Amino acid sequence: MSELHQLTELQIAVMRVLWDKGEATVAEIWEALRPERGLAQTTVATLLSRLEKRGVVAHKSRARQYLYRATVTESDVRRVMVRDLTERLFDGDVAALMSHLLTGREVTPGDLARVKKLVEAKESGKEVGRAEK
Amino acid sequence: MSELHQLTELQIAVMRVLWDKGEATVAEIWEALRPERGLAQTTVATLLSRLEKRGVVAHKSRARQYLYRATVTESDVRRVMVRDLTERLFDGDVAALMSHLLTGREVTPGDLARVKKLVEAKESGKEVGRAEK
DNA sequence: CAAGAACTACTACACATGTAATACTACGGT
DNA sequence: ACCGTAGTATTACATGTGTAGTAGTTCTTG
Repeated sequence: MSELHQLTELQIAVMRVLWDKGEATVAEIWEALRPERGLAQTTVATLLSRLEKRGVVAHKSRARQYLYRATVTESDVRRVMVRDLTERLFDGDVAALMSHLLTGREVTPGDLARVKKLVEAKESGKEVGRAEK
Repeated sequence: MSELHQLTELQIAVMRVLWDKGEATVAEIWEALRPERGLAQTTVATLLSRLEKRGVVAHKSRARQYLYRATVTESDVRRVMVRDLTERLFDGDVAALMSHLLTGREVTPGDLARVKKLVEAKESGKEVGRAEK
């Protein structure tokens, strides 16, 4: 569980479509990405082909189309990539990363309330929080 | 502040040496990286040369040696890369990232206490926390 | 039927990164 | 002076990623 879960920005964007839809064709992914990127459809196709070669996605044929699905979960990708970033930039110290986040400017009072609740839940050993995909 | 702050694992490792020492020669960086990697010195030199071309580091000559220093701060690199990761994998939602961190297994009671304190300090508008580099 | 659209397969280019050898020069030690 | 070491400059290769055109085939529409 290493190379399969380290993805670039564009790769994540593609996986996002697959995670959200469950499965999709090249055209559907292309359509979904189009508003924010003007990629050629063949660019998307190539990317998927390579991701499949790597084992990150898989396809089944439906008529003339390939129906792609993710073989790695969003949850696992998140886990690995956050862990890697923490390792590289925070010496593996999760608390340091959180401290960093809390000293940033994008944290709202609502965010703080949410985090506080999660901390308390974690402290008490209760299982509270967002469902993991 | 975009391309200058997006660094790969090896690049970060090199920058780590510069951030910690303030400035260093190729040989010093090579020496520092050697225990965990068996890179050729020329590999390190090339990497630095490229990073300099990009503007991430700069050098001054001292005798026959180049003395390199970072032109980007660890703090800014952290900021940008954490932001990018949050953007890509958590739809920009910092609280979601923190939630993710809190539901991981590597969070210790000490970590939780620390975070809780930080949250409270942030809520009260007080400036508490780790000094930023 | 013919033309166009849809779709995959194949190919190619540019760039970045990791890796490292070679060439060249300067310095230090014998 | 000579040789070995140190350090930079240059060069090169492999791999991965982003990007996209072309070729070939199949299906749809007029």
